[in-house]
Amino acid sequence: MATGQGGATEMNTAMQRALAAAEARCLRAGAQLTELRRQVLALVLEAEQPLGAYALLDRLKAQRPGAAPPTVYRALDFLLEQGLIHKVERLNAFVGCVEAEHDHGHHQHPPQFLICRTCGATVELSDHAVAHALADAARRVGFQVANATVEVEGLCARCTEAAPAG
Amino acid sequence: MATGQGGATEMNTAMQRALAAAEARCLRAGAQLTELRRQVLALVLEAEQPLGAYALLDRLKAQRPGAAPPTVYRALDFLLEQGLIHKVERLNAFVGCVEAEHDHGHHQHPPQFLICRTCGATVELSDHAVAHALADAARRVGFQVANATVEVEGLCARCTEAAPAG
DNA sequence: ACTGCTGCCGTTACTATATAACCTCAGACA
DNA sequence: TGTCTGAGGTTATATAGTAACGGCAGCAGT
Ligand SMILES: [Zn+2]
Ligand SMILES: [Zn+2]
Ligand SMILES: [Zn+2]
Ligand SMILES: [Zn+2]
Repeated sequence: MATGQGGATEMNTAMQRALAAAEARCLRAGAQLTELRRQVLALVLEAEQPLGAYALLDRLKAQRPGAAPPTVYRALDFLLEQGLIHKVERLNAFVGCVEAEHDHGHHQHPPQFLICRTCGATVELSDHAVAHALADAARRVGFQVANATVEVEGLCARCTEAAPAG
Repeated sequence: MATGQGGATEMNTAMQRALAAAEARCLRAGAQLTELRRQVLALVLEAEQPLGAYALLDRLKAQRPGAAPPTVYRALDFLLEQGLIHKVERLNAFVGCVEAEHDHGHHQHPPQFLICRTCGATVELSDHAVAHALADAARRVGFQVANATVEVEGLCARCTEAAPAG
């Protein structure tokens, strides 16, 4: 393991910082980051790839044997509302928001994802040019944008190198 | 009904043209637009909104009583491969491709959708500026784009007028 | 203390979406 | 004829998501 990523059990510093930031953010929003919600958030954050609700449920059961689908879906709904995680529609899976820690004061920014076909790695972008192009295109037909899903599938840099002669 | 849109039973000229174009397109691709596939395509095209697989299945059963989920999913897979329809990921639903008739020689162009929250109307765009912005953003991080999902939720022009004081 | 209210969550049951696996048949072709 | 392929019927199952009810802690008003 060359990545230095901590496993599920040991709580590394990055994770602790992220959870503390989430806590602070919820406090400001007048929302309660309960033990359950924190557990689900930690499971999402410690995964290196987007996880489906049932994958999260399986892992959650280690800590909370009685957990059922509504347990995890309710927690996910909360985390989505707080802007702490995103849903990747194409994968029916959830990832931590990379901007949640920075917290520029706004919930729910519109994310863009690059999803690698080969290794499954998913990277979150917030490209303004893309957002603007989209807003322009919508405005041209009189459409008011509330919320945009942008998910690109393809080959990440590492996998492109590994398989050059496509 | 002021739209002039034909119902499910009467086959209007626009539909006939679309089906003929699909036929031609499949012929060129060496693919068979069988009766089943044509029926499913017609069901998708005659709907004014994106339809889910099971909604299509229900309608298909009128013509094909034995139809089951694999029946419709296999037809949908074929139509997706031929670029005759698209899937709207956020709705788990399918729409006809507005460009299928023009047929610039390429299958599978990357679509962009504007989905109205209020009336459900879904419009397909093919905005080059958006596609380029996205390709640029991806290239900047060494990502090779294969396929992009762009789905914007919001208020269409008509619904914006109807509810001005949001 | 009693009451009523709210938010969180356990629990059961269910709906919706999608796929696996196996089989038959028809057409192409050696 | 044997065999291969693609289409699709059929059954069962996997995966994703929700509805509905009930308990219980915390808090406000009386
Ligand atoms: Zn984000
Ligand atoms: Zn990769
Ligand atoms: Zn299209
Ligand atoms: Zn509308």
